[in-house]
Formats: sequence, structure tokens, C-alpha cells
Amino acid sequence: MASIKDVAAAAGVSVATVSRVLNDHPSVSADARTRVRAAVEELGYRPNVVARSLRTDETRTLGLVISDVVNPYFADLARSVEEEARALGYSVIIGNADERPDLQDHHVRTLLDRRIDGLLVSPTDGGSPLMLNAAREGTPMVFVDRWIPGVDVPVVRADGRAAVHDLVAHLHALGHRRLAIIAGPAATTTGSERVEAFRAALGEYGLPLPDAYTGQGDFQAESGRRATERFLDLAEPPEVVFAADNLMALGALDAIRARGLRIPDDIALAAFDDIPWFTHTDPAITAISQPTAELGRSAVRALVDRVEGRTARSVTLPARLVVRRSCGEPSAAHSPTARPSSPRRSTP
Amino acid sequence: MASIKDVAAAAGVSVATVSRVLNDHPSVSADARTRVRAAVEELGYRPNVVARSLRTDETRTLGLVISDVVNPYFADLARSVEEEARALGYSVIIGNADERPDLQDHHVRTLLDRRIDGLLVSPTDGGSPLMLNAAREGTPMVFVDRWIPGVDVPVVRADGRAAVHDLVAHLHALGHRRLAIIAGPAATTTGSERVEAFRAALGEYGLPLPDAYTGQGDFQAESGRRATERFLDLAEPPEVVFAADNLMALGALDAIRARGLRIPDDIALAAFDDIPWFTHTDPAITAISQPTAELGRSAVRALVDRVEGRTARSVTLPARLVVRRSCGEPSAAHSPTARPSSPRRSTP
DNA sequence: CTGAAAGCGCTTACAG
DNA sequence: CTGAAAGCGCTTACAG
Repeated sequence: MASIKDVAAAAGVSVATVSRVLNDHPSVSADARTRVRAAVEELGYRPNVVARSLRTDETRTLGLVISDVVNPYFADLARSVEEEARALGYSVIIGNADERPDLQDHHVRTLLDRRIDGLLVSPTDGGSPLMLNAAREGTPMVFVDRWIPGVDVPVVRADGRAAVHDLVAHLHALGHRRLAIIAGPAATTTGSERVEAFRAALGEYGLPLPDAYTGQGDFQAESGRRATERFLDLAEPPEVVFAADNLMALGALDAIRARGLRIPDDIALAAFDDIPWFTHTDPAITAISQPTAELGRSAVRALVDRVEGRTARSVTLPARLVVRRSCGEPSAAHSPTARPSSPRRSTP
Repeated sequence: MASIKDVAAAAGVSVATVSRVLNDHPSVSADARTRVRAAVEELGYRPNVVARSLRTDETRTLGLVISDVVNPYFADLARSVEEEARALGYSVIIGNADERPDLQDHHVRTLLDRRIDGLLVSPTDGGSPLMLNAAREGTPMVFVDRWIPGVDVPVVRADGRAAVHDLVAHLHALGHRRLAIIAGPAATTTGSERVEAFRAALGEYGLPLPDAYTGQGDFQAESGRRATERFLDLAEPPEVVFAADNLMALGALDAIRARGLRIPDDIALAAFDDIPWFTHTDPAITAISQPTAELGRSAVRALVDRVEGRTARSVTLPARLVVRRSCGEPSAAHSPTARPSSPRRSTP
């Protein structure tokens, strides 16, 4: 590969001049500038960003550690993060933690070793010493979706409290009284907050949230399946299962289907996170939708603010309830928007 | 951040010795080794991989340019690629082309600028000069899923020919005669191959594939929706729509649902790519399943072989048909495995 | 406006 | 076994 020396030789100038042209430094004669440009073109020269980074101590790269790329919510988040970063002149390197703290640590370490300029993380747990240290020692960092309490790092997330309340109101109106939740890991904020919001909303309707109706999941499909099976094994199973993310909802669907039960007749289902497939499941799934793309963009903007020396602020965006049919049919009076011709297969 | 100099000073040795310890070079005294190890620990020293890369001219990093992270198939592929790479001691940087040749080029360029050791790509088009040049000039490269004919690069992919044939046989047995396909971009191999396989299989049954039944999509949901609408507007619409990937199947579902049509009664649907949600749509979708994780692993192994100077071979794995209910109910005689209690909602 | 030179943090042949 | 030194490809204060 051609190096800056080759370009300098071809253009008949010093490497310093080549560098100045490359970096749009003003004090270069028009003549030198055109000769360098020609040489660059001629040789197909591309600056070595590894060398540049070593010298300038900046990589124009952001790290993104997410809990699970295969989760459509995080895939979407990753996409918008990359998009906004690109618009601001940064690349992003994604680390997929797969909901495993050890893998998360691996990626944080690798990213730090690469000297990324800033780190976006959606923590899988309460934070390893490595991550907490990095934050304390001033690595520009922003939490997105999930965060770690007590750490002085801006947080960009959706607040699902109101939407969870709306969901419980919806369920209550449909006559449901025995409501269960499949929670995420208590070590994650989204894991605990969603249960708390659910419990609080139930409280307002005078409904309890017994331990037996609180399934412990890990945001992965398999845990949703297991938790749902335990619910169904109960002497008095819940009337509704609320999965705290879309993958656990998928697992719940698997479990329900395996028993040959019907939704919502035998059991109702709702999920946190909305994804395109929820429209097409049998029946369509009532879900709480997050402004995912906007979260990604805001998180990048906050991080880049920190990287470039400005101050970054936390951002909280609202989530909202999207009512579909998986919790039961609203009576006609309550649902002026129900589509009368909504297509359903009938069994012979 | 502590540098190798700080470690050397703390351990009372030269930086050369520190480097040797770090790289497990044999000729270091046990004494020096322990002192260096202690200093590393003490200072929390992490080698600067940017500097190391500049010096050694290797980054232990692989680039992966995929067409769309939000496509569950590619998300899955990315996951297995990262997993295998990690096992072999490499990091991977993902570039998301979003099915756009310009974005693909952007990522290839960025990745090359970063001096990645090797490039895994699932090309969105016939290949830009940039990519073709890189391949010609010896950048270790492997194509995965899709490839570019005439370029001397190993290809790791699934062959869907037999599965498409099985699908057509299945459709024919169910009595369907008017079969349509939503193809991917003709510039991609998977775009053209799947239509060709479909056409060939139809031919064996004496069925034509009229132009009107060949929708042009781009592997994204929206194009599947539009193509399906055009099919439904036909004086004689097809009895079956075969979407060449899972996102276009999602779009097809949207279009079908918007018209209030029932699957498979009004129109049947099948898809290339199998994803977990296909089990839970209404009805479950018949699909062609690729060995995604194995494709990712094989691709990484092939690429690392090239990177480390061994020769890499192309790998072709079979895809297989997974029959579900979206193309019609097989008659009892043909489906000994049909679950009699399969749950379905009935309309009042 | 321009170039020689120092230096970013490593690795590695070379000499001892 | 060990260290001094060169060099990877850049950028940038410094001097002119």
C-alpha cells in the first residue's frame, strides 16, 4: 500500500505538506495542493488511520456494547446508532454481550484497548470493576436503554412507567385480575423497573403481584418459555402474562402453543418492546413501543458531546402502549377503531 | 493511561523486556518476568493495540459487511461470525450496508482504512471497483451468503436449489398452479438464483413463471409489500407468493392483511429464510431454512485460513424446506405429523 | 508557504 | 537473557 512518503515523492513535496493537504490545513499553496491531490489520486492513496490514531490519540470511533444483537430491539438500536454516528463522522464498533456479563466485559476491554473515543453501553449487569473504573477515569461514556445507578454517566432511555400503567388499565378494563409478569434480570434497570412499574400500577387497582406471578427471566426467549410453563403449572394460573421484552414474549408464545392453549381466550399476552412481527402473530400482540431510533440518535449525540468536550445531558423519552388483540377483544363501545373486517382463520 | 515505558520503569527493565513478557517470548528470565507481571498488574497496564498494529501490520480484526443488520437472518449470521472469530482470537467490526451499494462501499473503505486483516462480505450488488480492486490486490476476503461471479474469492453459502424444488413439489401437491415469486435484486446472487431455482422447478411440473408473477424486490419489507399488492391487483392473481427472504415475506403479510385476505385460503405464502417468528404468525409460515450459524462459522474459518496464509476453500451447505401451514393443509393422508389439537381462534 | 525533526507506543533484529 | 535503536505512518510545533 502506498504511504504518505510515496505521495510526497510523487508530488515533489515533503510529507508534512501532504499531511497538510490531507487535513485541509489552510497554509498550503494552491500549486502544492493540486500536485498532492493528483499524486493521491494517481497512487490510490488512503491514509493509514492506525498511524493517524496513534499520533492524534483519537480514533473517530465509538464503541457500542449491547446485550443482544439478535434481539430486534437492539438490532434496531444498533442501526440507528451507526447511522447517527456516521452522520457525525464517527465509526462504531459493536460488541454483542449476549446478556452475559463476562462477554460484556470482554467487549468493554477490547474496545478500550482499541482506544475508541467513547463508549455507549446498555449494561447487562450492575457493572464490573472494569466498566466502573473506565467511567470513573473519564472515558467518555453514555448508558443507553439500561443504566447503572450511582455511576455518573448520562443515560438515554425510554420511560415505560406511564405505558405500563396504561397497559394495566387496559387489562383491568378487560376484566383481567390475575396478572403475571416475566421480568428481566434484577441486576438490570429495565429488569427491575418494569416489574416495579407493573407492581405499582396493579397496586392502584388494588391488585396484588404474588411471587408466584413474578417469573424470573433473562431477556432471552428460553427464559420466557420456562417462566410461562411455571405459570401454567400453577393451580391457579394467571389470566395474563406480561413479558418484559420481545424475546421472552416469543418464548411465552412457544410455551402457550406447546400446550395447545389459545390467546387470549385461555391466556392473554402482552410484551414490552414492539416489533414488526407482533402485527402478524396469532393474534396480534399488544405491546409497549419504544422510540428506538430516537434513543439511538440521542445516545450518539450525547456521547459525541462528551467526546468533543461539551457537556452531555441525560434524555428520557416516553414509551407508549399499542393495543392489539392478544389480551382480549375490547367491547365495541370501547373500541371505535376496531376493524370489523379483521381477517381471522376459522377452524373447521 | 500507563504506557509500556511506565511498566518498564516500574519493573526496572527495558521496554524491550516488557514487550517480550507481554508476547510470551521465551528468552526472558523468570525474575524479569515476574517483576514485569507485577508492574503490569500494579499499573493496570493494557497494551495500546493501535501502536502494536502499526508496528506489526496486523490488527487481529476482521471486517464483516452485511446487507442489513435488522434482517434476523443477517443478525444471526453476524452473531455466529463474531463468536467464531472471538474463539480464534479475532475481533470483528460490522458494517451495515442496508442493501445500499453506496453504504456498502463506505464500509468497505472504512474497514480497509482501518487495516482489518480480512474482509467477509455479503455483497449488495455486483461489486464496486473498490471491492473488486481490494480482492484483486490480495486483501484476504471471503464472500458469505451472496457472492460475485468471476471474482477469485472463496464463497461460503447455502444452496437452496433442492429446497426450492421441494417447495414447488409441496405446492404442486396441494393443487397450486399459479405460483409467483418476489425476487431479490438481480445484481445479487441470492436474488437471481432463487428465481432461477424456482423457475427451473416450476418447469419440471410444466408450469410457467410469467413476468407478471415475478415481482422485483430488494430484500426489504416495503418492496415485498408493494410486489404483493401488484400481484393482488392482477386480473388473475397468483395462488401462492414465494418471498425470497424473510423481510419481503413480512411485507407480503402486511399487504395481504391490509386487504383482509386469509392465508392460505385466499392466497398462500412461503419464504426463503426461516426465523423463530414464522412459527407464530397466523398461520405459521412454510419456509426454507438455512444453516445460518454454520455458515458464519465456516466463513470465519475460511477467512482466517487466508489471513494466516493457508488456502481457503469454498463451502456450500444445503438449505432445507420446513413445511408449515401457510400454503394450505396437507390432506390427512399426507401429514401424519399434523397436530390435531393445533390451536386456532375461530371467528364468531 | 514549506520542510526537517520529534514523537505517538509499540516490536524486533542486532549486538553483547 | 537483555537493552539500545530503528522504524511502522502519520501529525504538528518550530524555524525559516
